[in-house]
Amino acid sequence: MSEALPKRSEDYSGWYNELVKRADLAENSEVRGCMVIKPYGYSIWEKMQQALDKMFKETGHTNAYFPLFVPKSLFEAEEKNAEGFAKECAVVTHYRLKTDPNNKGKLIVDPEAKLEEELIVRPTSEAIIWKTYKNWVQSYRDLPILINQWANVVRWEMRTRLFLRTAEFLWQEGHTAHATKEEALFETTQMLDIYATFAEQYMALPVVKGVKTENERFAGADDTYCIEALMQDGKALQAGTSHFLGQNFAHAFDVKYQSKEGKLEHVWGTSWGVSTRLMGALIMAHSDDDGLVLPPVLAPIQVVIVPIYKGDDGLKLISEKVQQIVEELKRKGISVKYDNRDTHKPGWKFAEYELKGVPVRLAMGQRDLENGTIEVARRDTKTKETLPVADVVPHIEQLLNDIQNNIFQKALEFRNSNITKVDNFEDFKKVLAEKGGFISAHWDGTNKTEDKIKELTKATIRCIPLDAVAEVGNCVYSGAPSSKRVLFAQAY
RNA sequence: CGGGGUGUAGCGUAGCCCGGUAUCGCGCCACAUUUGGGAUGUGGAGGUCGUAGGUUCGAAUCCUGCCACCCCGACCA
Repeated sequence: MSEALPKRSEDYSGWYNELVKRADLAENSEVRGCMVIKPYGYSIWEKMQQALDKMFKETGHTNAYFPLFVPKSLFEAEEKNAEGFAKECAVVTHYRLKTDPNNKGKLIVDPEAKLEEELIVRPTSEAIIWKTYKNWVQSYRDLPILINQWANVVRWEMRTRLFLRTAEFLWQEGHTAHATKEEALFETTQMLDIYATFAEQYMALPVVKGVKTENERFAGADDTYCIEALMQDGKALQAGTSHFLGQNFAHAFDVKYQSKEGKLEHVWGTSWGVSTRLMGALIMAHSDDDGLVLPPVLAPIQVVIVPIYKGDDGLKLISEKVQQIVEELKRKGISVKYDNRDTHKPGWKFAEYELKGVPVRLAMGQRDLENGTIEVARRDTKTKETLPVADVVPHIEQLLNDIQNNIFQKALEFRNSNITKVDNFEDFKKVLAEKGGFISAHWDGTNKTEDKIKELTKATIRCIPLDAVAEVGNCVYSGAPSSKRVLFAQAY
């Protein structure tokens, strides 16, 4: 705990990995590619869940739960979806173990217990859910179905990183079914807007809303909408997706309804999700070389109070004073921790709470008792001031708002200054190599060009921004005509 | 799956070339002194050296097999 973190400027990924572990957010587990989310990390995830869940419910969605396993025959029903995920599926083939006759005390898979049909551990739940929806839908009166589930999924990734890419991860997945294309499209963009609002207002993370190109589209969707964020090292991170599924799953699973006019129609679908990857985005967006910087609205502890004292009597006098402040903060709905442990010194605690990103730290010592003051330190700017005790609670209420706004503004300025317009391929390569960030450039609309650029630069089209303005131009690679700019970046 | 690397205490490591039962730091435990930016001292606990075999009087060290993990590619929310 005494060693400093690696510096972002020297070893960005080392900094990230160490920060996640040292701030007690998560650690690697005994299972390859799977993490243990520790209590402090999980409580941030819970705050995210609560905020999102509320937004989903306010827009008419309800939660349900579907099985972890998907029979292979269902999984393969929507061909593109199956093909897209096939390479990274965990598969259950047996249902029993037995003691190894040749190796005492060890277990082997019982060859007698082979499943008739393999079960896929869900990498996403469209298949099992649409199979279920088939039974739920007969009439237009049964629509829409607006369901979300909070679940874990498994994608057998080659290479994993805590929160950003793990073999098992937690997420929410919304799956909706509608009578008309218009309704489904509205749903798709509505959920995208919710994600963008959540990212900006809760995570203090500015995002670009856009549409994916065909290459980057969700397997089985007609269109994939996304929010894209920029990390401090200049790489982009896909922070959430909302898919317009068209009638693809309705066709695959034969989900039809009878309209008012008595006609049989296939239903229209959407699905949308965000995952524990958001934790990675949150960590990378704001934190510095001293540790985590958390936006106050998602911080499990918003205010920490550290006493500085000599002897038990000294602590008692400070504690009496502090207790009043604690009560007052709690009444205002501010989460506060009074760390009166005698096992660590104040300096140790200061460093510890900075590492953990607690937005506001109060310190009270003998000097303050005499002057009727208290020291207030903010994590985002690392500044300190001494205030009269009487003023501190209203000050903190304001301060938490200020911090939330400040880190958003800081991230926004960083993002905006790292969107570079580029009009030829030499500049494209140069900007990517020297500056990174988003590159706003014209593209001829073909997969071929996109693939070629990826091959040459590792950059992909993150999205076609929804607010892209019409502009006549030429593709940055092929020179073919183009009508608007798209955003390229190297991505996580 | 291709190419490279590493497994020694909770974590990070030295020792390996040249064989003699394991070094140092952090952390942990106890006591004392400390407490306005990661305290100090003294004492202490903790290791089948990844695993299975081989060579040897003797293996962390040499040889062989296996396993795991990490890095670089390919793949990816």
